[in-house]
Amino acid sequence: MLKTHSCGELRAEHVGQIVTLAGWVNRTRDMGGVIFIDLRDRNGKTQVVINAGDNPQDFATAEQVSREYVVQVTGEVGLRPEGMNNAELPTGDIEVKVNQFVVLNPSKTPPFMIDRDDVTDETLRLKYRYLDLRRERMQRNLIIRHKAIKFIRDYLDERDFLEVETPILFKSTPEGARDYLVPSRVHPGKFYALPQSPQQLKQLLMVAGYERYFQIARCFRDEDLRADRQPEFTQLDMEMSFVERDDILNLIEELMVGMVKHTSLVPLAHEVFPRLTYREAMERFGTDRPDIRYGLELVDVSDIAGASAFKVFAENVANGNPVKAICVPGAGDYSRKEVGELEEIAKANGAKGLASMALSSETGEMKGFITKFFTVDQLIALTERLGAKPGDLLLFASDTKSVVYSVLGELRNELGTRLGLKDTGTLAFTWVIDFPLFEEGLEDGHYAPSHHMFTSPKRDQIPLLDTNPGEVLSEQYDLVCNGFEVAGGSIRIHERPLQRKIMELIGFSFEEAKAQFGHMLEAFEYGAPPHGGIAPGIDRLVALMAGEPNIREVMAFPKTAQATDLMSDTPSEVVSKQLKELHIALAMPEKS
RNA sequence: GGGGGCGUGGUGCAGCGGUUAGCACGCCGGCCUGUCAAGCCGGAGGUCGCGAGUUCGAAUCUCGUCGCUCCCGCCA
Repeated sequence: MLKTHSCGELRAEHVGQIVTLAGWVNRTRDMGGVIFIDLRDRNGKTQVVINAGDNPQDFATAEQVSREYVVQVTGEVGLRPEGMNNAELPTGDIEVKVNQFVVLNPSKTPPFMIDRDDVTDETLRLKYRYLDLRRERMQRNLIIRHKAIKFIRDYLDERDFLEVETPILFKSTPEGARDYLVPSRVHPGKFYALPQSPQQLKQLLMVAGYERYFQIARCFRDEDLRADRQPEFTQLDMEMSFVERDDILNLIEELMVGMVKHTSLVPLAHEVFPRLTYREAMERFGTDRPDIRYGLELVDVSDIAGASAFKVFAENVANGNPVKAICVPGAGDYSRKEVGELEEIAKANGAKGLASMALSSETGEMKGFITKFFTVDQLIALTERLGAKPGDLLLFASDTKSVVYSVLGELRNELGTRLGLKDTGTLAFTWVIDFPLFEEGLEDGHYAPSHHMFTSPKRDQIPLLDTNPGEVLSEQYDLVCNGFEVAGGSIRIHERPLQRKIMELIGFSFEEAKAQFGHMLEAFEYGAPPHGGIAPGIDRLVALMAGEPNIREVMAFPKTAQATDLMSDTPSEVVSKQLKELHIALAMPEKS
């Protein structure tokens, strides 16, 4: 080794020892006759001192180095003089008095400063990612990521889970997201697909009798990016046999609590995760991924509003639709412009308009043009139902259920941000259970699975498949944290007849099913155990635990929003020989 | 595919029809033996992303284009 200690570990107890350190020059402070260098490696920073009088030769060398030079120093660990300690550094009580100074490798001046977190231009950070990764923030994030994954592996290993690798080259299925395809050289015109997740394979491992499987699995989806979506990402993919829903939920909940306590910079809001049904989540929060860090909940006022003289409300309620409202504390003095902005959000989510009432902060009197359609008793009932106080703003949505949910859900989200109600210092997990088996409405005259076609209906709901399939609830569950979906899973169908019935309902012909899932269906005929699983998204969880707004910050080499890598210029063209070997001809889009 | 934001010395920003295009940090040179975002003195460094247009005059206005980013669509 070229070093005896790391740059983060020397303390007062090491005083007197001769040590060798190696690392990067973080900063130099040349005082004329004495030079201080902060030497940095992954573990921290240590101050080294070189004195012109004691060591003229090395002093001359040290005068020449600058930021990011790689150097090796040997010397005695000494206590810093009285009053010269640096309380900011763990190594701040000591320094290394150099008597040998070696430049292992010089460095160009980097395009940005490593020890300051001031670069905002993503182009630069990603082009010089290897320099960006030297910075404390990125090192901290990747360490959190490592710790989280290590915790997961240990936790599941202790519980008799087996980590099994599954193929990256596998079969394309037109379901779900767009696949990344890999052409086959050996089989002209045929393609592999990179897995969107190891979904099928983990179920086959259950058929194979492994009972408890997990994998830190890379997944690929060729869809447009978001702050929480990259084309390749990592899931904790896991599956268990002979379990019911709550077995999975309890296991994962304990895992999450342990992992957050062990690794997270941001603490848990609560150690018992609330379990909301899908219906409850929609009715209270207007979304299936509720952020429960703050209130502003949706309140049903259909009975009061429906009895009012306001035609829009009354007619809508008469048609069996709801009127719901949220009470926005302290927003009663919002300007016409601010309320107008909220109305724009409502319209963007399908509303025809946005009705509101403001409670005067002095008198508590109700203002707003719709108030005149309400009796005094109705207004009192409204304020009581909504818990409204003087100075509050009431926002109403009246439309179909799904429009009401999305309008108020989005307004709640926006106002939560505007009013600063989203506590960034806490992680608020919640389960969402009892999802509908099928998506609302028919697609080409058939039902569409809301999760995937192997998701089991709730046992007691199976008879409903014959009479009212749209109402059937499933064994699907999601884990949500601070409004982000961080895991999704289900108990699967393991019996052939039930699987066939679901396929019929979603309009899958026997032939289609056989071509796409023949191996699955056949496997299920050889004694498939009852099983289920879940797949937490590692990138999102680590980003939340690191307090980062974007999953790029917890990935070593992420891609841009255009799915490119600026460091290596990927994707790039290939030579025609490669295309020829793969039997591929290009059909480029026309430039207009 | 659509919409919003951003693009000015190496970095972060200011300037938003007429300025010698400004500030901080960094960089280069000098001074300095206890600094730790060292300090002091001096200096270099800019085709204002690119292209076209409007104008007597464009970093500034318009259009196009490229890059980064956020959102909708898409995506479990």
